[in-house]
Amino acid sequence: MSARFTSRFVTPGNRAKLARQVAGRRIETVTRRGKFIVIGLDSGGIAVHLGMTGKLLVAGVETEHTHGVFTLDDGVLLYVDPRQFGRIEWGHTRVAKLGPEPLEVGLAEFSKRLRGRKTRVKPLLLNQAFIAGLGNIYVDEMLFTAGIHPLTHASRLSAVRAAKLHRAMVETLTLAIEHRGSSISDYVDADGNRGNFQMLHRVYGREGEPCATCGRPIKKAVVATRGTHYCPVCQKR
DNA sequence: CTTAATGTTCCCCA
DNA sequence: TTGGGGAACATTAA
Repeated sequence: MSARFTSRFVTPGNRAKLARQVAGRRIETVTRRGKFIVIGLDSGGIAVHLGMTGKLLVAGVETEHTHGVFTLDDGVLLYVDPRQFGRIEWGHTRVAKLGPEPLEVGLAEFSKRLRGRKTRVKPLLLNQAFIAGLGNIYVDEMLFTAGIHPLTHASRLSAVRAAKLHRAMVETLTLAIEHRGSSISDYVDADGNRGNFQMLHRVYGREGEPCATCGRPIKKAVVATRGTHYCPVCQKR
């Protein structure tokens, strides 16, 4: 890969360096780990995090929110990110610090990782070093499925409830992937198609609507600076 | 005009 | 050392 950058925002302070580092290198692998797109080069590699509104587009048309341009042998790869919460960084340092993949970690390992964690279950699930890749929508949905209140202390979950949470995590993500993700405002897949899972959300974005299980209104609160949706009747502390 | 948004990091405090 | 809370980042849409 030969690369050129017109980026005004990549990782703060290192974009000239990054352009130098990728110049002339060949892309050998493209994989995913947690929320990162991991690109392996013939020497070294880069990690891309799309934040909330980021996109990587092959041969797209440059828009006002194009913050990075990789010149490839046969086209361009654009990094577009209106809110600029995303990052492109040299190396896989942050990727190495991620917790296990939610669809790979077994119940035994999951339960073991929960043990001794004093924080509340919602922020713990959002912690990428605990489990990689879980975001706000899916954490709210899986806690509802498991019947666990978002403010429950992780260390106080019984073995049975930990197993429920593990099962809910796998079920929620598997179903969401089947429905190609949740398109609430910005999300589209690599082909530009919106997902449908938002239609199956049972708590996220449904404040005041009746709970699918008990009919009482879904509540919304702020937990760890994130909007948190839950059923106060079905989800127990 | 104000608020909140699919995310993460940093700082201050207990 | 761990964790909670809030601010910050930048833009858009309701």
